[in-house]
Amino acid sequence: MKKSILNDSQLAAVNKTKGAVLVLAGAGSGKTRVLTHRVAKLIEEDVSPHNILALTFTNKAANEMKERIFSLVGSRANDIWIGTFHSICLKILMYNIEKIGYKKGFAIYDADDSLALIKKILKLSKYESSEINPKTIKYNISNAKNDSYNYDNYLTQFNDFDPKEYEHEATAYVFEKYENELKTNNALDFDDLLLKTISLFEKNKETLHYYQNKFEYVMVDEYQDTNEVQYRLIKMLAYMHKNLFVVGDDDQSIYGWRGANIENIYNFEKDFKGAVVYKLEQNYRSHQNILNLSNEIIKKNSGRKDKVLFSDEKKGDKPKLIVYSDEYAESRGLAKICQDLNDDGESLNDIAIIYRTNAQSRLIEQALVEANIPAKNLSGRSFYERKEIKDILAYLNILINTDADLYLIRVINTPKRKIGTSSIAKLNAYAFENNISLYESLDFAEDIVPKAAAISIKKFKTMMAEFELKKDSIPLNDLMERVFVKSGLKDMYINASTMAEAQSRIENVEELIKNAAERENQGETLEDFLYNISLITNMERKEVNEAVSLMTMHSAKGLEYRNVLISGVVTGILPHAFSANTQAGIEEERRLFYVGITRAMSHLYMTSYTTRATRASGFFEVTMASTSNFLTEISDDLYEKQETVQAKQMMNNISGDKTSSSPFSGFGKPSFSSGTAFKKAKSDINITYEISDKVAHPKFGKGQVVEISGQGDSLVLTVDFKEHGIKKIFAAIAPIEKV
DNA sequence: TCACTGGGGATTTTT
DNA sequence: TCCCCAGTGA
Repeated sequence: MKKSILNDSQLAAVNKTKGAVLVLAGAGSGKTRVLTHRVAKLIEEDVSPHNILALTFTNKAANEMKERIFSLVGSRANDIWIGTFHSICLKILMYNIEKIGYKKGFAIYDADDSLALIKKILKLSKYESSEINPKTIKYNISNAKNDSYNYDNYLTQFNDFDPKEYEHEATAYVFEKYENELKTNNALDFDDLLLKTISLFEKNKETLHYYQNKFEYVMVDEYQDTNEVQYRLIKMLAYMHKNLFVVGDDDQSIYGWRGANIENIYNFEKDFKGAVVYKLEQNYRSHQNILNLSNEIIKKNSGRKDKVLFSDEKKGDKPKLIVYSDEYAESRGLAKICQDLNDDGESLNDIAIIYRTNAQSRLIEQALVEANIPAKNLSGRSFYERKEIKDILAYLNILINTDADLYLIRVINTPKRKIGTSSIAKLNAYAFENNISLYESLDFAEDIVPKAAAISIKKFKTMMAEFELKKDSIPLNDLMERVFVKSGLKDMYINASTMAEAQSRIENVEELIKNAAERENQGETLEDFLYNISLITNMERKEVNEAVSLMTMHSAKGLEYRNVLISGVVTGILPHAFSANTQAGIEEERRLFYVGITRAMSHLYMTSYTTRATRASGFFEVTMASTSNFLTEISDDLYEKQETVQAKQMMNNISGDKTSSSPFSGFGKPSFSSGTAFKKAKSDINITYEISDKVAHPKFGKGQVVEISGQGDSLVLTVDFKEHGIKKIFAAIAPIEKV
């Protein structure tokens, strides 16, 4: 091992190849470097690549590790099992699923599929009309699974005075049906990939021993993010050889909401006897000014393993906080910063804009488009979640697995074939009674559904049979092209939408087909292809042009950029309001912020705003917003604060004129709500406010503004709500910039 | 029984 | 913006 490229702590960790090792690696301290060099070291010591397993959380991390190991040891890297927990489990299940009572060709239901299934079950249940949100149920079920609960003992986790009793009762009900349905569909959901692997190991010791024996060296990246199930899996796999090497940073634990148990990293030394711990605190990514800020922020968290990052790079700009008047101004501001950085010689590829929630990306993308700055969204709706992709994949999945009813339900009337919901319901009932799959029930359509539908079904079935016949005899891309055209999907996209939309949908499908052709050349069958893409969230597209990267903070983890712009550093978003009611929640949000900040190598910008327009009851509600308390609670010497002219004006200007009754331009409907209020409009330096005299209030309904008076830095509107009489409502005003 | 339309409502983070 | 639902017309 070349000593020069590793520091002493890194080298010590790399050289400790036997036994249990925990590397506590601060952000940017060369965690991936340690992992990859350790693999290289093992291979140098003649460990067979077949005996090495490396587990990561994201595909991105897995790919990066593969590449970096490849560059160290060449093609031997190809034989190492490197992948996400989910993909490694999938690989194991592909060979072994029959041992636990599933058929080969099992389906994998993704998050959307699971939700669809849950909705279907809810609809048929007594909870149908209740206020139960399917997403909540899905979340509950997934959490239960990740905590190793099943539908039988689900309710035992709550005490007698469970405030959410009804919700949990509904969850338990749906949970059971959901699991049964998955089983009869010969399908697994994402959580099952891990759980079924564990039950495979529990029920089949031979298989377990095979893998325990195979994986002499087990490595886990981002150990702080492991949940109960993953922890059990790691323990099982490393049991025989006991060479377990985990890398993590408790300060970057951001998946608590998915069941990640930060205790796993704290308990490592107890769990694995003789464990050795190495700390990496030297940061090679950011300069000291960025680290000072991140250190101060994370220090506010309790119970952490103390680490203080330091850097040899002392020079560098102080992080900047820029406050705008609202989100619109903010997104334009972000575009301008990108432009300025680019003018200063920074490549757009070296700029990342990161945010807390995906929803924030829309405005930003818009602003970038307007400013002519190319951007790529690294999170967002992924390629494989697009409607057109899911449609064609559903057709293909049926060719592999006719038991997976969900796929059939998706495509049987897409495009429209006059097979409506009631016909499908009848088929469903018939299938259920006769204990056959929905697909098999199609053969009996004549007896079950009206004639017109029966004829369509027969046609559909004939078409599918044709595809099936062709499946093994023509190339994959030809098969897909055929399915795309003959099913009518292509025509549907062409006809049902605008030109631009049609083009984009068709391009996406063509891209998928191209990708399939490449994969077939590498020896993948249709089945392999469907499995391999089922866990990928975004297709690697070769980006030719420079572009700014957009992503959530969660997906930013593990990445680094010279210039990082963190948007929406506003209380309510960061920390997110959903997580703000518990200490643990707030601390996780703080870690998230910490992750964001520590992505930056040389320039860090944080942006916030003073008013926020959100939607409530169909109307825009404008509320006051303030810079995240994560920043305001620490010394402001650590960053440079700038307020834009507009934000200042917003704070200083108060007068208002009732000049118009038209809806506020650019904002759709007039707006506001209790305790808050209002919006905007206008141009130029001389700000005049244009305020609608018709407003709508979430509680009081529609009303007429009868009087406006200035008061302090706000307005008071006197509004006549017909049903509730006259009310005085506080309103804050946010001017916008000249467009 | 099916398709289409318009209005209303909703959006944390990921494999 | 996109998704879901109720209502309507064929």
